[in-house]
Amino acid sequence: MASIEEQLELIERGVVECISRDELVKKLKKSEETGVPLTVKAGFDPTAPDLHLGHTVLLQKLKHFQDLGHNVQFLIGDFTGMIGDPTGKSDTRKALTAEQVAANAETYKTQVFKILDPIKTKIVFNSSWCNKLTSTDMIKLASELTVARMLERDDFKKRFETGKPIFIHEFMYPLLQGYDSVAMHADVELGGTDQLFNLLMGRDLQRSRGQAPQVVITMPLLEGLDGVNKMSKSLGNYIGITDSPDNIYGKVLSISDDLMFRYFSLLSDLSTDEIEALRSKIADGVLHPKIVKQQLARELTARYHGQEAALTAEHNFETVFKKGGIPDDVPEFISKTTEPVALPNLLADAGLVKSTSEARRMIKQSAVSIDGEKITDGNALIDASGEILIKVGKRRFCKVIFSA
RNA sequence: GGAGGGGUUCCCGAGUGGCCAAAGGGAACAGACUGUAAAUCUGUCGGCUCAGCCUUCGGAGGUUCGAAUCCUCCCCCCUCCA
Repeated sequence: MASIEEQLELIERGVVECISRDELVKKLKKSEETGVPLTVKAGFDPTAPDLHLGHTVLLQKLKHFQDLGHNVQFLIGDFTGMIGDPTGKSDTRKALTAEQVAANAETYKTQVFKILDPIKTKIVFNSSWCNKLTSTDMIKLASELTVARMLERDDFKKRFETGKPIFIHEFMYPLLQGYDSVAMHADVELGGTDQLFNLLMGRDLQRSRGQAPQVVITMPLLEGLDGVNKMSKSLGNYIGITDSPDNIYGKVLSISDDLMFRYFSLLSDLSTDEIEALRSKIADGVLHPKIVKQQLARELTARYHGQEAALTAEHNFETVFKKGGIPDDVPEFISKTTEPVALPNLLADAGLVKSTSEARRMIKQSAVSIDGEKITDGNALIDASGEILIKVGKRRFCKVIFSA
């Protein structure tokens, strides 16, 4: 087993805050003495089982704990999911059926185990203890925190000050998340920096119930592709770990240079020193930023799809965008018409655009080409014979096959 | 319970009888420039059988030649007082 110092070094890598370090050291020592691994908790929303790179920042940290021999509990908040973590954006979420939760859990497993060790990971659901709470228990729980304390939470504070609604049940979310820690006897809980309040709630409740408070570790939030907002599915600024190699590669290459270094430090395996070396070489003009970004794109693509797929993705990328060629795998659309088709309709039918109106706009903006030839006539008729390659914009391709 | 304010196109937000498919900003998309970077410039941004037509401004009716704008009822939200 690794020494306390070695463990600390790995655990603290990349974290924003550790509350508190002393307690962590104590827990690690105790674990070493007793041979009982620490229970490490991290909670996930049951409604969005599509993991993206933002999640992996946290998952990598869980993996670190796993590698050190600790006991990682992957908590699926199927009960708290009914409340929805209050952000002011979303209202109460619909309750998921047991089947949906089970299905989402399965999806999680296949994705999470791309990073975590399946054998060392225990998946738990908070409905298994939350459902047992009686109304009396709930009131008891609610009595342990004050409204003033709740309003310390940034999100609540802001809404309260600006007169935005705060629903009573929203207070239940942090309360129950904290209660999860009590039920799980968590030694450590991991979360994004935006989770700080909820994570601390666990400490409060554990203390008031005579348990040693959990150590809270916050991880930085990964910015999405826009470089501003945090990566999230709903904002569409994410790189999913199940995205195709071409997509991962392409998305990484499209991020800004500033963001690239952020991704390097949060996602890549390179050490801080190595990253700094890259940064200074770019600053000195020795290295072109694109070369470095390609390295990042390869690393991240390879992590989820393997080295070979990463190289193919790179090849496709160069073909399509640098040489203006076409990718290897162009989607096909089979049309059975025999009559000549109006181009806008063809584009819409082939799914290249959402509507014929949009198609007309694209054509007008000279964004559409057939077999490499720009079409600017919105009323163009296409002969229904043979096959043609249609390109819309830079990255939308479709091979239309007329098979009448 | 009382008083006041509000619900507009993906988001924010202007618009109080025709010039409104609806200002402005954001997002997005396209074109130029590039390293599919950033920044910048230009354009588009409800739908269709697209120089014309159809459907949109919380919902349902009504007034009017004509309504997002006026009236009635309903639904929802916010604030203050109690």
